[in-house]
Amino acid sequence: MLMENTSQGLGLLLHDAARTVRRRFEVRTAEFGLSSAQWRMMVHVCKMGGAPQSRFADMLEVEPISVSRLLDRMEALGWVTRGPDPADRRVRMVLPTPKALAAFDHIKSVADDVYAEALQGLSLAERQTLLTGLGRIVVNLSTADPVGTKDTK
Amino acid sequence: MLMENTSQGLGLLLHDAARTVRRRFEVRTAEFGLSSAQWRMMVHVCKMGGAPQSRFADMLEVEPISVSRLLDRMEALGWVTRGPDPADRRVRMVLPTPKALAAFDHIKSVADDVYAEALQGLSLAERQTLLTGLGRIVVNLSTADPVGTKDTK
DNA sequence: CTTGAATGATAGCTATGCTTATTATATGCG
DNA sequence: CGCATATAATAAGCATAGCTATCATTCAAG
Repeated sequence: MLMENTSQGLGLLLHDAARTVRRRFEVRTAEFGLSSAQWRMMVHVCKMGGAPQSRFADMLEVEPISVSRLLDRMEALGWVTRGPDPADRRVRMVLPTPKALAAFDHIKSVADDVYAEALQGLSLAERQTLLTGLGRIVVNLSTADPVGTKDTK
Repeated sequence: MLMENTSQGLGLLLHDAARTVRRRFEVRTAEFGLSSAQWRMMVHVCKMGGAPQSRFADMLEVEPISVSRLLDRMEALGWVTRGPDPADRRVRMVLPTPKALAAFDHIKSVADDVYAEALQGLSLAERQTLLTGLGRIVVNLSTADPVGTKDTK
């Protein structure tokens, strides 16, 4: 059972770690009916007041269509509203609802709690290395661009 | 743009890091038409010869239905075959195809390549800390079980 | 102004994975 | 044996997210 999982391991470990954190967060915030994807979106919507959906697609680094459908569900659940932009009729401005603003701090504290729990037993230095290492992975694979994922801009 | 992303950060970073690694892997193995989920499955199928689907669900820690549909697609693509188990007619034994066995080493080397690329610029010690830290996160959130996810066994 | 490219949003289809339910088979207890 | 339970696989339906295509609007060039 001790295969050299140092190579199968990185992808698997990232996958598993992301999944367990996501699951725990969703269990702990079940009272709000918020998924972790919705929470990621809500963080940005609350911090930015009103912005077009395309802005959130840029920030979350997901496709516009994913934002569109995520916001469909969040609008149905009363977390955001979408209205017209008087200056550009293509745009639908996204705004947090009072319900979202009221719940924000509480949910954020739960998120902090989950992260603290996830990192239990790791020293300050280890946490630092872990977080910067994860950031490094994203940078390494976002900028290099060896095959596909063209980012020609 | 420098918000205190040390708390929003862990979930976001894990999510982004897992996604960028998955994307890069899929770009690099596009010639095989393998997704990273299919690759995870193929690793286990090739290492275990033949086994019932439920075995893979346990090992990959996903639900049996997810295995069922993943194998549907992999069977259609010619990566695995499913046959009856003479000893238990409920079981469908999963076997790798010659195509899967032939491609395995090549794909594994691509995976190793992607992981090496992802970890560029990190020292040996940092890589070690990163990998064990990820494992620690999984353990912390899998065993504690404060609300929900009952594992009463 | 008019044409054509870029941009914002969305629809359809697919992949993955979860929850809950259903079907078929196996197995244990009385 | 016969029924309750457990197990293997699948189904239905949802959430997330990607690709490609489409529509409307804006903007830039001529």
